[in-house]
Amino acid sequence: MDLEVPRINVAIVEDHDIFRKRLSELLYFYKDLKLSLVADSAEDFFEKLSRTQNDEPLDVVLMDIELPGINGIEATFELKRTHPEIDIIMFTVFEDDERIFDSIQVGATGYLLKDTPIDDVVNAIKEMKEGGSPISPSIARRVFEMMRNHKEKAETGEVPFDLSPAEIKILEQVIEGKTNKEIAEDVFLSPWTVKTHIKNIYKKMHVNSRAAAVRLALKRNIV
Amino acid sequence: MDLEVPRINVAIVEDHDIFRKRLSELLYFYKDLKLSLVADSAEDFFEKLSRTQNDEPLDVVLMDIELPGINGIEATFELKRTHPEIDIIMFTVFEDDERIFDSIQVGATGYLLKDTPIDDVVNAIKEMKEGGSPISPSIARRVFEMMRNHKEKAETGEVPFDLSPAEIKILEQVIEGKTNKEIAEDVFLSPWTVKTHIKNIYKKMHVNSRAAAVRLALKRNIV
DNA sequence: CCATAAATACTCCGTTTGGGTGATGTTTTA
DNA sequence: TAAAACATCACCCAAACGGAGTATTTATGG
Repeated sequence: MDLEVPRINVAIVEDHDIFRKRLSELLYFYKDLKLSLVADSAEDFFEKLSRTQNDEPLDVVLMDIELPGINGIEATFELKRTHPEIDIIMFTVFEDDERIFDSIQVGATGYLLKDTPIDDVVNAIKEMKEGGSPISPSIARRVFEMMRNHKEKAETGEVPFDLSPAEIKILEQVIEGKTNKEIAEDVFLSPWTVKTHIKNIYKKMHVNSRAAAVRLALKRNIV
Repeated sequence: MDLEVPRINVAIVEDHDIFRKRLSELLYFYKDLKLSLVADSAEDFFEKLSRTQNDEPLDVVLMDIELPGINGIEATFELKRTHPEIDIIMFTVFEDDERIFDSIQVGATGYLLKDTPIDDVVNAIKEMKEGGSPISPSIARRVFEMMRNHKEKAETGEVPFDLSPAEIKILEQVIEGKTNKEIAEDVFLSPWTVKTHIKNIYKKMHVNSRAAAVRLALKRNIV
């Protein structure tokens, strides 16, 4: 046993079976890492986390964004709330501004694209433990732009998901269980407009159903 | 001005236009009542309540159960949370056990059927102010039966809405935004069964859409 | 002044939902 | 033991929803 170099405890949350398997296999080659938790969904992750919390604590989580049920951004929010000491790297194919922005907002401290070479992934994990914030170059570019453009928003963080006032008003009614038609009548708009708004709301919140939107909105006090 | 007999401040929450109008007109004939708030929905009620809270405080609310958006039971829950001193009479056509039970659970202290003669309604309001619990006779009968049959449940109030374990499991997945098919795959049941469960859940919760179910479930910690 | 965002309205299309109805077997419990 | 819940599966139908477009108007700000 090598006592002077403690291994870094790593978790993978990834729903794609083959990808998860290959990534796990690869990480096993790196002797200063210990892959101590592998999950295929956020629920699975939290379940396993609660069962293994007596063991050595987790250091870093590689979190996929697109997950069934609870997505990676939500899961990150939840994990940071309950275990702020664990570092989270979003590990994903997405490089759109909203997902990056949201990830940072909810507390991820790294953002790697999935095509990152495995050596770089491992280095990122080590940097993370040293207090760094490993980010893929193309992502870093976007982050800098966001810091320039959305500085106020990033600082205040007042309006989650950047919903416009009209969208918020409509979202509130969605939360109340109303149909598009009912909402339309209430706000004196055509049902199609309401639909358009809702579609835009979904885009911003990264959900695709009313139920998911309601849950997210209630979880992050948008009401 | 008659100082020795202060008038009782009454509110009506009722979405049916004509019914609300007629009821308002009738109550105006009773000089010891003051109809100080009339609303056609829960949202309208809370909005008006917050604007008039400087005036004389409300004493009694006549609350319809079937309301657009937030239903009367939910509204009662909310009102009792924020204004526990206000007495609420459920004023409705429903006399099914679940609604009665739910109404009592959320804090209503009266339950009148809508065909109650106006004189009796007014008496009920006065009794309410005296600390009574005016209940229509046919409702009272049911309440007694419930006290006999559901005593434990009524006392512990552990499981809101009396959802069965299977139903709770499915509801949790609805909250996560999954479709019936996805839920079916997860719990190894046919989509038809999932649908049946969800329909039963709706019946018990008195909602008719996923969004409404999610909102209610999150509001009353079923998760 | 022009780019951009927001709000508005509409179409097409396939999927999902929700309501109604019905059936069968098991478990609980009154 | 008989009635009541629970769980399971199935089908029909209409309404609602969600995704992907297109397009006009109006602010707003750089």
